[in-house]
Amino acid sequence: MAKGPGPAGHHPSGHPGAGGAMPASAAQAPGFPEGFLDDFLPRSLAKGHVLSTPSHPLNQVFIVRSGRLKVYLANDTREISLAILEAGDLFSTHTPTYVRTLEATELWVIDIGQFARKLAAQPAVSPLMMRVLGRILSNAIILVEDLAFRDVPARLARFLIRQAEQRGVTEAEGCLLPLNLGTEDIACLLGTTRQSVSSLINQWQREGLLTRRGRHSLLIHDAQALVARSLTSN
Amino acid sequence: MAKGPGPAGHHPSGHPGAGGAMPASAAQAPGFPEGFLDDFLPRSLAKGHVLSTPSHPLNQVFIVRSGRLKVYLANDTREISLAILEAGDLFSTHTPTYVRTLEATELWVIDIGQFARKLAAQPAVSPLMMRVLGRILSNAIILVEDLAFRDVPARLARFLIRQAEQRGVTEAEGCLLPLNLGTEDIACLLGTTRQSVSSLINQWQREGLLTRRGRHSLLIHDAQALVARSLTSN
DNA sequence: CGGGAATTGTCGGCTGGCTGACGGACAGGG
DNA sequence: CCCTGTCCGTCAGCCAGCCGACAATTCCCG
Repeated sequence: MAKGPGPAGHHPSGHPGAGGAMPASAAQAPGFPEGFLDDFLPRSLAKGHVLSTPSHPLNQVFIVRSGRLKVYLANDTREISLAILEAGDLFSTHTPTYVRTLEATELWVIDIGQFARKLAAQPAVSPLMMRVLGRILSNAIILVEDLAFRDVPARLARFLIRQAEQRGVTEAEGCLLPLNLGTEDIACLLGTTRQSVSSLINQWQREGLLTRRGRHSLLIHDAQALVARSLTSN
Repeated sequence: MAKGPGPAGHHPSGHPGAGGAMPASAAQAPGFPEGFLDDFLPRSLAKGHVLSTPSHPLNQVFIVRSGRLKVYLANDTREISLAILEAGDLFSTHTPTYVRTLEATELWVIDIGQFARKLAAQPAVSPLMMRVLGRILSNAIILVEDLAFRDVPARLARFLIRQAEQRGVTEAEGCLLPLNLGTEDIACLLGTTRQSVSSLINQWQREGLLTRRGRHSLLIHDAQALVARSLTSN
């Protein structure tokens, strides 16, 4: 799930993002030939804008210029996030998912047919696309694995460990990790409920594995123990 | 999960329902330019051969010439199938999955790097690959949806409906559908247990929705009712 | 045919985690 | 400073479905 080991993980503003899900590391344009973005249309969206639904897909490919979007599935009563896209990530809306902005967002958009044509004209881009798609796929597969094999504590533990690896800041008393997500958001990413996440975190806090630091960050004391819990086969 | 309907584009408007699994429908070679298969090595495998594991991936792309393979995730105690590949399907082993033959199987195999080179040389193939990958991805996403939102009866009902659409043979008393899978295999595909599948099928049989016809096929009487059950949100 | 071996049917017990409900904590804005 | 909205913590109740165990059936192959 982690950030692709890919080429120069450069993050525009050291932005903590969330899911660390399916980044394409396209940033301003790296990886794309000069002028590849020319035919893309810039588009600005307000926070909370839903730009694609399973029943109403717009056949487009877009690259995130700034802001954050959530890719998710939804029920009448529940949501589950597949990924959170950040600046530089690329996504195609022709999958049966919802896509919604989490904050004001700017995109480069292009029609999917046109994109295919560009791709055919510039074969050099194909391998990149394959890699991107492959990464997204791996991510989805990992999610399946989580849902099928791991219980909620294991999923949460694994999530925290990964976050720590990606954006954790080592401190005296442990690893400070700035989540910019609420309890409910985390629950969505893990396919569980607010309540379960909440009680687990507090239980672990009582056991001394970690401490709440302000509203949106955690201080991890015992990563070992977390790893142990992430292995609970079921 | 099975054979995709056809090569032609599709993705009408993203209902999850219709799509098949991850087949590439390449059959003998349709969709590939003349001579594209030249550099592929033919390979014959016995039943039960595991040709790729998450920890030991072989970086290859293969096309199924004959036989069947199962793409799956596994635990110490359980398996869940992502798809079953048949003749004409294409797959890349660089995803973190297991791949095992279900019966004697013949493949065309090629190294992944070489495949990429061929792809760059023959841009016409790229769109096809994209479609294939996209289909696989859609499939994985549908699986996530199933696991997260649908209960076991709904999953089974949906599975049967899809099978009926794809290989059902209309008969006097209903739709005869030849599964070439055992109860346990079906359970794997749905991410549940043998027992649950077994008792559901028998319950539905008692209710007159369907009848067992020999070991490996079912006769569906009331597809309507199945559809109804497949909608049980949870 | 006949005897393992595999596959299937059924049942009761147990439990993870979802649901709903409610009170406390914090933040903003008037 | 209070009022109001949003978020977080916690608890009791409940149920889908997994697990283990066993019997019944069917298959396979000499």
